[in-house]
Amino acid sequence: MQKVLSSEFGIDDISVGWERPQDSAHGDITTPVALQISKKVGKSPKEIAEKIVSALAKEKTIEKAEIAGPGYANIWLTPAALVAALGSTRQACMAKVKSGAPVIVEYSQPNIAKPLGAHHLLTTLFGQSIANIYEHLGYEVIKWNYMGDWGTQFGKLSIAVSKWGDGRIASQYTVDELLDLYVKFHNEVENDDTLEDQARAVFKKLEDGDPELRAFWQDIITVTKSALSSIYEQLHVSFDTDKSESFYEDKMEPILEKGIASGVFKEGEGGSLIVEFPEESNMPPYLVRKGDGATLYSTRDIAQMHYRLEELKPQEILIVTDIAQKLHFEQLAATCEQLGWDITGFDNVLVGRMRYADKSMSTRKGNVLRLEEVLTEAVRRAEEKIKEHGDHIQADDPAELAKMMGIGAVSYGIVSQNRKQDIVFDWDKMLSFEGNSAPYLQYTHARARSVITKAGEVSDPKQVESLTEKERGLLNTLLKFEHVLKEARTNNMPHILANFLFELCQSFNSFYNDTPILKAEEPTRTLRVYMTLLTADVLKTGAQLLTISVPDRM
RNA sequence: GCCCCCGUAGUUCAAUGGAUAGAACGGCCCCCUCCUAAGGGGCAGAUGUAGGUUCGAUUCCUACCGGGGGCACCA
Repeated sequence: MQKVLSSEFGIDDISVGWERPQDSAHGDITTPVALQISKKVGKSPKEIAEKIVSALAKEKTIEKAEIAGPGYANIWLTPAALVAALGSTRQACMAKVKSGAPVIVEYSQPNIAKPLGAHHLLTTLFGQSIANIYEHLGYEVIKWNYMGDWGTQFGKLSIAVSKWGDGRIASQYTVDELLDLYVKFHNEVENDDTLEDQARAVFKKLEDGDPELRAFWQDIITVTKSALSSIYEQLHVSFDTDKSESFYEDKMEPILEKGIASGVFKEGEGGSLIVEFPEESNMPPYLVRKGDGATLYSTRDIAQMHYRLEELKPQEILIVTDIAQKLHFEQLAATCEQLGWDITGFDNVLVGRMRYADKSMSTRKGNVLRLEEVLTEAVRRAEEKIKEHGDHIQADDPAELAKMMGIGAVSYGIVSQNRKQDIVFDWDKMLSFEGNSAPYLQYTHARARSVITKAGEVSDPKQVESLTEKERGLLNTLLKFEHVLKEARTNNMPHILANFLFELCQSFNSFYNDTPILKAEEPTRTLRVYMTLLTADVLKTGAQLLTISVPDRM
């Protein structure tokens, strides 16, 4: 191909992009290269495509090559070539051996003393999926839950517990009760505007090492962590580390001193410390230390960046956060650059925000929808759905299936969407069990597994003379898998994988619906069973990367 | 006020600058003597407005309109 371009048109500097067309009428693979170089060589796209096609038609793996539309070269491969290519799809189902410098993926970021809300699903599930995909492709991944366990909120909470609590010690409160107290604090601020200042003072005391406050703080952390772990387990979310804000407590001062010395950190209003950016950056100053000398999240993020760069030498640092934090991370990146650090591997992976009808999902206002409640409702609805199906159910354990379907539906609703999109929370949408949904994937997998069980032994595919339209369609879809995984990783976009899995289900179900598999004649039967097995494998692998489990029977 | 993100069928979402803008849900109509009908097939239905760049724009640029977010002592 490259040779044809070079000898015929003297083009050496363009890489030929082969694509898999969306529509099977356009062949197995296609390229618009003739359109792209047309102007450069001064010939019509059709003329160029003509040369390409006639050169390609001689290849023995090519069944047919033709020009279509304004100048596409469309290629149909031979059945033998298509079937032979399935080996790479099979390989893509297996996790590669890990190597290279680590990739840090930071996500979820819950706040201590608050339960997870529905809005945490975005960063938690996208982060986990991205981390899973990296790991599958052979990257050494550090899954990092950076918890908000430091800051003025502890001052607020301490005041709230002593003012409005019922005298219990901190470790005896539930996370929900702590949240109520936190909300109460913010309501009371309207009556007493000194509360905020009091909270800041209490946090300063904690930061200065007050033993009583330290014990209080430790209790709250313990309570919160145990509540979190049950939810993460249900969501198939796990972490390698949860080094949190407090971990950087003693790592900030040296950096601040250095930065002051080098002039990056300057004095701001009221004795605070700020970083300034050039006019053209359009960024406001970045506050790195408060007037009272206490640190902020920005200070800890700077210390964290330093720690990660120095101690872990990662090739990438992906911080998954919602878009409201974009400016903060741009300021952070610019600050690190001013400090002379190399942050080329750093990327703030943005996700949209979740809104709930017209209310804001702010924890401070107390109208947060708790994630636990969402998951419970999801499983309840799945149980109802299973009951509707009555005798048709083949699942060995309906309760287990309900969990898989319910939680899967929630997760799929998130990860199947472009992460940058805002999500408006809606029960019916979130808990969809039909069409483009987790249960559709799960059902398709169970269907494929069922065929395989009945088929007995599955052997390698035999060569066939010709392929039906449905067979060719399914083959081509299966062949996309490897490329889809790479695309999902390079763009940090798990929905690319989700969309592909949905497409595979459609392709398989369409094939299944009017193509006999077990009753087919040899060698066709062997090929069809093999394709069914591969479909099941790809679905299971892909779904798991997206945190979703699939059953063998349902 | 300044800055950032988003506007695609009735609804929720897709579409590395490429072919006739794909799905799902909802609506209407078909398909179980056949490997699971939680499925398959069909019909109707969309790029906010006005310009620009390009052989070609949902995609890139400009303005406007509409929605969301951010802008130093919260994270």
